[in-house]
Amino acid sequence: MTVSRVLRDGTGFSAETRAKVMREVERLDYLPNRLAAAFGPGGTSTLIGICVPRFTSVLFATVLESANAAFARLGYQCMIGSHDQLPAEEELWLRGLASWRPAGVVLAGRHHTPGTLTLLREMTVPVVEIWDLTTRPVDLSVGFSHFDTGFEMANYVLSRGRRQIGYVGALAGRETMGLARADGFQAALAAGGVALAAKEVLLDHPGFYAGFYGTETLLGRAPKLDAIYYHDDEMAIGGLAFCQSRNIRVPEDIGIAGWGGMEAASILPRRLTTTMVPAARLGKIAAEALVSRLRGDPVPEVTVVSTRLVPGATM
Amino acid sequence: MTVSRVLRDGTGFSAETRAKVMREVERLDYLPNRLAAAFGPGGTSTLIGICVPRFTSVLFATVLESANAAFARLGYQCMIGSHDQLPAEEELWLRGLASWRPAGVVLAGRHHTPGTLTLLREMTVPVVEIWDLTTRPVDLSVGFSHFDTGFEMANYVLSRGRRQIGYVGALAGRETMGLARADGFQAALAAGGVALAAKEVLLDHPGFYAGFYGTETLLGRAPKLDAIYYHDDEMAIGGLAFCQSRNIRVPEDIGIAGWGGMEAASILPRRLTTTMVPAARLGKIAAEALVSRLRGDPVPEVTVVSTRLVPGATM
DNA sequence: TAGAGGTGGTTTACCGGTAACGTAGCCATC
DNA sequence: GATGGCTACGTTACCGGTAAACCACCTCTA
Repeated sequence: MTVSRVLRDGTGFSAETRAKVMREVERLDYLPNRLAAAFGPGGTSTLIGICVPRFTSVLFATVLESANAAFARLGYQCMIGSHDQLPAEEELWLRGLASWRPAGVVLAGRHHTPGTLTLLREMTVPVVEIWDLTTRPVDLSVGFSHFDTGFEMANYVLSRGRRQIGYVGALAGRETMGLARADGFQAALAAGGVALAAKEVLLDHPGFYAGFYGTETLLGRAPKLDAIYYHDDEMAIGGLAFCQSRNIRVPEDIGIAGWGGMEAASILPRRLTTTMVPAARLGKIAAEALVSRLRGDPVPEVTVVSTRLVPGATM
Repeated sequence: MTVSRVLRDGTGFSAETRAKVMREVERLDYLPNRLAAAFGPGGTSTLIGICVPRFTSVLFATVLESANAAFARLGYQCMIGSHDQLPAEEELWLRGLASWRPAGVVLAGRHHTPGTLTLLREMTVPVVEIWDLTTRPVDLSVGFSHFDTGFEMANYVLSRGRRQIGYVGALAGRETMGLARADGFQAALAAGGVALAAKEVLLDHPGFYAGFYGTETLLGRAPKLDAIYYHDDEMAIGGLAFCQSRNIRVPEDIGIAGWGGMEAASILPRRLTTTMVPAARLGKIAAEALVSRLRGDPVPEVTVVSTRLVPGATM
């Protein structure tokens, strides 16, 4: 018991005892057993579960990396999951996680199955929903409004004098955040008295390919477009590649706007017009919010991280 | 005890008892406690640790995603770590992992600190080293020879008639696998009687930026190059962007070759010459090898996954 | 000098799953 | 009918860390 106290809080023992304990810890090359510590009711776990749609999307990978790093720095370990935009997969993962009695959970997105919500309540641990904002979070929420980023971009597109505007997206599983951006985009157009001229949503993961072929399809159907908004930067770059392959001039013939602010966007011959998303900051803030809550410090229910529209040379 | 047997092996109880147990499991909404199961000596953990350099590299993210999916399908949960090419970080992470008494460990790379090696031995669990091959693995190894992929590319470059050949790489932390590729590349050139004309290695993470500016620096020093081999595809695409910005024709003026086979490489106006790396297959095989070993099935010590040089239009 | 209060450390119980072992009941064999 | 082997199930102990309770000893105060 004294050893336990020395190794944790730091009260109820003399300096001499502490030294004696430390000496033995050193001598025996003592490795703590986190299983035992977390075991039993009142067990103090340092396990955090993080579930995102995919690891292979740069933005999610960045969130994961920064959140994981922040948790590690604060003495927590992360168990991961990917649900590929399928809420049922998320529930399955959460059930597996719950059997490890974690200290907290981070979920990307705000659409969960009833089973997930029940389980989250029963686990009675802090939950941070990241990426998209929620007016009524399960517990904590860190993110921004995807609707608003789309809305803002539509206004920018209109301000550039474009009127024949198309959209190319990708829909894998029950993806909702890309849809929210598209909705926001369309809403702002409508507010400006402009209807979306054409829309192509591929049933696939977003990516370079999808952007390339989505653009081909869209322009096949609506050749007179003078602007295209994309699900994300990868798809926009795919679209740029298509335009280049057909000698369609960007931005003279057609304007292109992406979303996400990936590194590649800024080394293109023409810098891509896009919305910068502070993924690394978001992950860090989410981790720190969760740990603050675990420590009983006050935490705002909702934290907004700001995105920024970056005008490039493609729109 | 009977419940425990019903829920696990499936011997030593009647069908009637099984039904009774299942009924209660259902009624109580029983959630197993994996902490308790893993606790104590002879505890059966389903926890796997996976450590890679970074999550934000597409290839590592792909390995992580496929390995995690395979483990999940086989009933295991993954705890992650990233060491950013710093062996000391890997050791720190492993120490944290070890205190959770995992069932197995997956490490990217084969260079570890003495402390890491000692700890791996003491943990007495299966270890899979992935990505780079090892002649003498700690336990299991799944990967390919980075040296060989560089070697193969150099021969291809020579076969295209190039003789003024440069290399652009990036070196973050104690990265070794990119170095191995560069070594293999240089060795094949030497075997062909050609010396590497110029080399630029940035002390940074590989990426589009690094490729762009690395190319600028390299061509500033050695303007007469007729070919450049890159650390990876992202850097090669950065290099392509630089060439385009200076009206350097590819492949007429200069040939460009990357490594990794990222999706973007195949939608470029000219398809990038590169080495395809089966990252998803590698992750899946690594996970299955680890689980096979845990189940006591025979597993080859070393599994080679084959890469493939894909001639594109840039070299 | 009795009692209160504080400091430093020990003892005990507990968490939930499982290995090891015990045992009851049945059947086959000698 | 004694013995041994088998199946189906129950009992006990144990893992390592920690909360709670407890105790020994010291100091201070009324």
